[in-house]
Amino acid sequence: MVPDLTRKLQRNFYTQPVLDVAKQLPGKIFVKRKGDSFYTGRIVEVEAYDGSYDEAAHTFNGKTKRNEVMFKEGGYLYVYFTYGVHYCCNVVTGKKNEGNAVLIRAIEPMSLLEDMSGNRFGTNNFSSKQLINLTNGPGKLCKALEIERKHNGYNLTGDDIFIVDDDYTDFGLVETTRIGINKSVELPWRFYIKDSKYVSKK
DNA sequence: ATCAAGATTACCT
DNA sequence: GGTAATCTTGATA
Repeated sequence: MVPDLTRKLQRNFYTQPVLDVAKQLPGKIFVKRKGDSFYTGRIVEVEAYDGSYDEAAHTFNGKTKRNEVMFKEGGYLYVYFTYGVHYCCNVVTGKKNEGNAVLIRAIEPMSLLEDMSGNRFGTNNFSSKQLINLTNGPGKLCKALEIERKHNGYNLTGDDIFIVDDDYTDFGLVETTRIGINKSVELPWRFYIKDSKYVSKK
């Protein structure tokens, strides 16, 4: 599958307030170039993080070397390493110095599935059970799409990692609390496609 | 210099 | 349901 490059999301999409971006991302297609082809997958689950009053955000206590990308204007990729094992990828949103981002928690794989399987399981063949398990979590999708430290700060209006629209909007969007955090747990800032099999946790 | 915690996952019972 | 894995970062001294 070749993504429609004419529908790549531009700067003015990402510079919107973080919750506006978070609610619009589900249904859009996340793309990472691999040589002459593309890993693609539909975004099915995200979480918003807002450094101004959200204690769970990495930017809540101000700028550090680790989180500086999150203080850029919207439209850059913030990648961090966690638990000594996994990478997680976020879309920076809003204005410069706001420190806001949306964590991409799960996608529905659409192309280069064999390569994703190779990255995840060490073999290009995968069972139907493994298909569901390919990219249904923030660490898993980074592994599947080869997103790592060097991608921190990537410009999402460039040619290597970006998001395209394809007018997929016919679904229910669930709004609920976030997963895997201990602070600001009450904020209903997790959004996912109701009937998707590829959501990390219902 | 030391240390605790972490926006997770895989594997165990 | 419980927990080990594994290492970077940021805070404190």
